[in-house]
Amino acid sequence: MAFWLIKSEPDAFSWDEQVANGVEPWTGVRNHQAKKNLAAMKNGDRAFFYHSNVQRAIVGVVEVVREAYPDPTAETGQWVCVDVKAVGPMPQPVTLAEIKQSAELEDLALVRQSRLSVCPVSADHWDILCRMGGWKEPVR
DNA sequence: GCCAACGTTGGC
DNA sequence: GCCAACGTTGGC
Repeated sequence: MAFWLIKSEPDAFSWDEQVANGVEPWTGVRNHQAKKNLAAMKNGDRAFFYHSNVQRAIVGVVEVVREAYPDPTAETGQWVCVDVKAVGPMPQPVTLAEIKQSAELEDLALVRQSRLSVCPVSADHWDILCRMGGWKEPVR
């Protein structure tokens, strides 16, 4: 199982909406590197749900429930999306400021490449971030 | 609101 | 194919 981090501006699509909807197609990615990451996702993979811009924190965990398929919001069909399901909220949201303070997390893709909206997270980093957020369920 | 990073576009 | 101009994202 692989781990990821997906970003959303809460003004556009928030964690609350994700929870309310349950399963949600993750559409609108228009960046080739992010697309590559989406295409690599497998059913059962988990991802942090990150609020960019106004909050800048990991606020929840989602699970991939449908692997990459053509993004219906892209006319040309050259982009892909996946479906993700809300698993649960971070008991304590992990802020970008905290992440940046941790030497262990300095090479996290989120930090290194701030503009990438779908980033991979290593299993080690996943564990560290879960611990920081008080996530109780061991996923591996 | 500003600025840095980075992707895209278009002239040559 | 190079590179300057410009637009967008996202942190501060």
